[in-house]
Amino acid sequence: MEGNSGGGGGNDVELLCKTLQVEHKLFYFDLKENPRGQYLKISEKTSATRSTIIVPVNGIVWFLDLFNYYVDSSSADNNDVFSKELQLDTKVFYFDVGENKRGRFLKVSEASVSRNRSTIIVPAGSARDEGWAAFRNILAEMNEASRLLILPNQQSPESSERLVGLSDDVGAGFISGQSSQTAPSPELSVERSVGWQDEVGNLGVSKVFRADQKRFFFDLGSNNRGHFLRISEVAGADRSSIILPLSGLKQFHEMVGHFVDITKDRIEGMTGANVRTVEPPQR
DNA sequence: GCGGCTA
Repeated sequence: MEGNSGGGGGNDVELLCKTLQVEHKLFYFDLKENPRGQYLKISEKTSATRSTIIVPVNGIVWFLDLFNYYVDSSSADNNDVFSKELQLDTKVFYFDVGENKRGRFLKVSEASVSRNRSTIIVPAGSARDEGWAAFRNILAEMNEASRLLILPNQQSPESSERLVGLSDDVGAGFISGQSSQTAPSPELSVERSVGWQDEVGNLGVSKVFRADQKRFFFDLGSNNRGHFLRISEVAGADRSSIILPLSGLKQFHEMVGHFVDITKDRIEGMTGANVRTVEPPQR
């Protein structure tokens, strides 16, 4: 009953399909597209059961980050591995690490208002998290494929990319406590193209600073959708930017403040360099 | 030839 009622989609096109075997489980990755856009279907199949989660296209990169986090933190023999939750549109994904006599595993479950919770469980693998790392690698392929195959007219901030709350340490009522109070979720669109010759409605408010080899430009602008802050990273000939609607600026500020705070604690506490990060290690 | 998982 993969509902083909309404706009739900019987005519979904497969853009890229991969399978991954981890121990005796089989994972199917299907990047698909329907009139509503792209999504990634991940199915776990064992001999008797099959369960599936559906990841909106804008969530693939978050899945990638999270799998990197779990691969890195466990290869570093770090025992402080946290549960994470990821909100995308109307769905929430929960990431939890567990362990039993069979070994370590990562449980990813999807909860949405309309459907029952569905869960996949990814074994860490026998040696060196080969299961999680392989899973991560396929996510990277899927992410790249979706980036290359997406049509230009699907990249409007309104439909394609929507933020997205990412929280550490599953806390009581993080999702529900916040959603009742706040206005519509902020949108953060990511602009991957290079160069914007048409400076649409630049308000002339710009600032720049430098960090290592990069320069960061902050430009207020506006277009027919309203005002936004464009933050551009320029390194050599490469530049990329994010477009932040002003409706999300306050939360962006709080988010940055949060990370300033926690990194300040880590550094000034001097109780050992125990900084956790989601970034892959730079070698 | 596993088998984990609250909704």
